[in-house]
Amino acid sequence: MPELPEVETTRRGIEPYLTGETVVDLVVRQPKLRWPIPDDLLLKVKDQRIASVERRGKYLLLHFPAGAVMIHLGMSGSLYLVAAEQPAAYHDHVDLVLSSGRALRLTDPRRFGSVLWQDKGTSHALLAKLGPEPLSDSFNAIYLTQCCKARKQAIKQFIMDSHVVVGVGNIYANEVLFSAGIHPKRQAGKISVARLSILVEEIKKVLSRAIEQGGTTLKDFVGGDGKPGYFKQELQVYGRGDQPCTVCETTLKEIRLGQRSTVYCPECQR
DNA sequence: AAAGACACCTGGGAGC
DNA sequence: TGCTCCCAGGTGTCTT
Repeated sequence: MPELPEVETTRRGIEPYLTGETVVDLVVRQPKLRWPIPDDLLLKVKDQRIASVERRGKYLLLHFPAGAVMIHLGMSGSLYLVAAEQPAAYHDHVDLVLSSGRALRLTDPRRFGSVLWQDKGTSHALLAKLGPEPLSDSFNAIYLTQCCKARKQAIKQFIMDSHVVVGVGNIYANEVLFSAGIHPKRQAGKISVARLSILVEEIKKVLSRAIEQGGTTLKDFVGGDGKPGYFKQELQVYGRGDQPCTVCETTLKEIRLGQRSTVYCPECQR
């Protein structure tokens, strides 16, 4: 489920329970995720102290003195903290057991997630080519215009490309294009600077608002049902094909773009 | 170089 | 009930 706001919400939820803790064990029940979990990961983290928990794009980075554990939640992954002795359910693939007696548990039915290692001072191939963070100043109208130049790809697929900007998944791509009044199929290179500027602002606005809401509805990452407190974003278009536009009441259109469900208002988006 | 198809997985819901 | 088919919040890699 995770798009960037969910990943950031997860980061904020787990960070207080991880920072400063020492790893006492790593239990891997299913090593076959998107990429195999490295055989030597236990050796890397055992008895090591977690210095900080950061996020880069949709990757969570648990920083250790010698490097970082990189966790990606894929399509269906989630993380939560449990008592280390709590029995694992079917899709609970990995436990990072902490000196506190708790474990950071990864559950991921579809196994598109990943748990990898990046040595200190190196840049993992999966992180090296990522575009800027959407909420940073380096993601701006000038940058996006430069990227879009002469590109014929549909703008929706373009902003979902993590080499252009990280963190814009299918739901938010739909929502953000609606807010910006841009048709999802419009060629990236044929959009005016003024409209790209609006798009940049909408991306920042929608994502930061979603993160805020995630923060306010944040539940227990400890115990309970283990479900992170995913926010309830009121969606304008995603999942609303054939329903009326919230602005003009025109029937929203649903198409497929790059094998992904795409919903837009034919009246509001040009 | 850029764009599109395909790949990796499981589960849930629709339709028969 | 049970089967088949399609869909799902990601994204790297292969093919044109």
